[in-house]
Amino acid sequence: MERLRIQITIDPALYTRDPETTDLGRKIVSKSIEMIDELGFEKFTFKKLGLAINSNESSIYRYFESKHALLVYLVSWYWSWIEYKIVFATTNVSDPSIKLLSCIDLLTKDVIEDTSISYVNEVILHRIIVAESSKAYHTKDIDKENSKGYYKTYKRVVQRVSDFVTDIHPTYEYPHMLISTVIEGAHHQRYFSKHLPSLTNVCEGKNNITEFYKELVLNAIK
Amino acid sequence: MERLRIQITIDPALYTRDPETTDLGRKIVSKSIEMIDELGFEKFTFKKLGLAINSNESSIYRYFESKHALLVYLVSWYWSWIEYKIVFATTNVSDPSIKLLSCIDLLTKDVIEDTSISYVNEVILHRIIVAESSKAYHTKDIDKENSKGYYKTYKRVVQRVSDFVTDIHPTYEYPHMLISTVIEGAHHQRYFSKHLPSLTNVCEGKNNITEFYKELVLNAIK
DNA sequence: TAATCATAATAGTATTACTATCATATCTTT
DNA sequence: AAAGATATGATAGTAATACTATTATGATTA
Repeated sequence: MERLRIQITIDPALYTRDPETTDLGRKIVSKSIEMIDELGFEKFTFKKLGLAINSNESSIYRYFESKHALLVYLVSWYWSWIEYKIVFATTNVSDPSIKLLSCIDLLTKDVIEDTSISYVNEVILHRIIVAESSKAYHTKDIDKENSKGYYKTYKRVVQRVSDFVTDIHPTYEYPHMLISTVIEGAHHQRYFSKHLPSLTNVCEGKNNITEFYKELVLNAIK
Repeated sequence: MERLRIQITIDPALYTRDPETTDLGRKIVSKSIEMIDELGFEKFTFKKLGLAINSNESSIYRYFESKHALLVYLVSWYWSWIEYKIVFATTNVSDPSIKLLSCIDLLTKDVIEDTSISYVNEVILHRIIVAESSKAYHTKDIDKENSKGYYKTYKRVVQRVSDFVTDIHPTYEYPHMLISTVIEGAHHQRYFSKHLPSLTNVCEGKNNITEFYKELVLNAIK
């Protein structure tokens, strides 16, 4: 798709040392994505990661204070990337309905191509988001972490898309609920379609999830 | 509400020894609900639970093979309870729209009263479902566990409610998606309203979540 | 009365999620 | 070129976790 060099900027609150600036840092991010996908978040450890990149557990702790912090970083990276795509897809488009439908596309479609040239594989990262991201904010420390800005990017994405809903239907009462329902719903449906298919209605080869949520949103606000 | 003695039956696959049949077993279930709510699932351990009920870690392992197994048990218990309430609310009702709306009510409303006389506090259990239940099925072992029937009750609830959708609109393509979106969505909205309110549109004292999902479903299938 | 059963007590293991210390290699500044 | 700062690596150590195994004890049942 885009051939521009994407610059994803991550809030310093989300790391101890910026992993983007060093070779080791980039390896940590890159390999952790692979390993969380393979092992699942619970069985993933910094020790295993250190082994896999020929580095040391203690060195990884200099970048992220815990594996939870690393997960939050990855989730935030994902939302920054989505935000970039949303901005890219909606600038210079005047019709808010088209803008909204583009966003739903970006928020619900499967990621099947690693588009950026960076050390982050977005296809795998998307699988992590689907399978593990809810663990990032289902913590007892949510309020403390939220006040530190850990979930800012996610909230900003919801805000942006909700704004298009409001553009279309200024008096609609639940724009944020609608969009966060679509986002979380799409992740669940993607997960269910693979593991608990009786909770979905996904057909082989069809973009059912995207179709379903587009229809749902249009009916909700028309 | 109902004054009947509810008999919630749990599939033997979900425990090692049936906790309902002994004093210790019931204490394990009852106290674990309190403790998971207080500590969060991650910080909850069988050792702490043993201490709290004046029993022994090893004794708890005779009932549940792991704390994950216990969580799956609690989630299943919740869905059996919801299923009971759904059956209760929809028998002898002929209008499928009324049946569906009753179900959405049960699936999305906050639980504020401990109705049963049993050792399970449904108010607290509901909070656990909202905050922790997604951890039950976001595991690398999901497929193995699913084939053992761990998620049967949840799937059955979705099936039941989807059937009412189909009764109303026989050609609607996504009944299961719609219902699982409502269920998971309601839990998310409930959680967000407390911890990430900018992702929702919840007003003080109003049943916004239920209203939102009722409207959403009716618009989707009308 | 013997057998069995549930529970408790204790010990032990591998792993986890860190923290702390120190050595070393490299890069920067003067 | 020397001195200082910085990044990384290696090693050790700790408290807690998530169990398993063994044995003892007291209660129930045959």
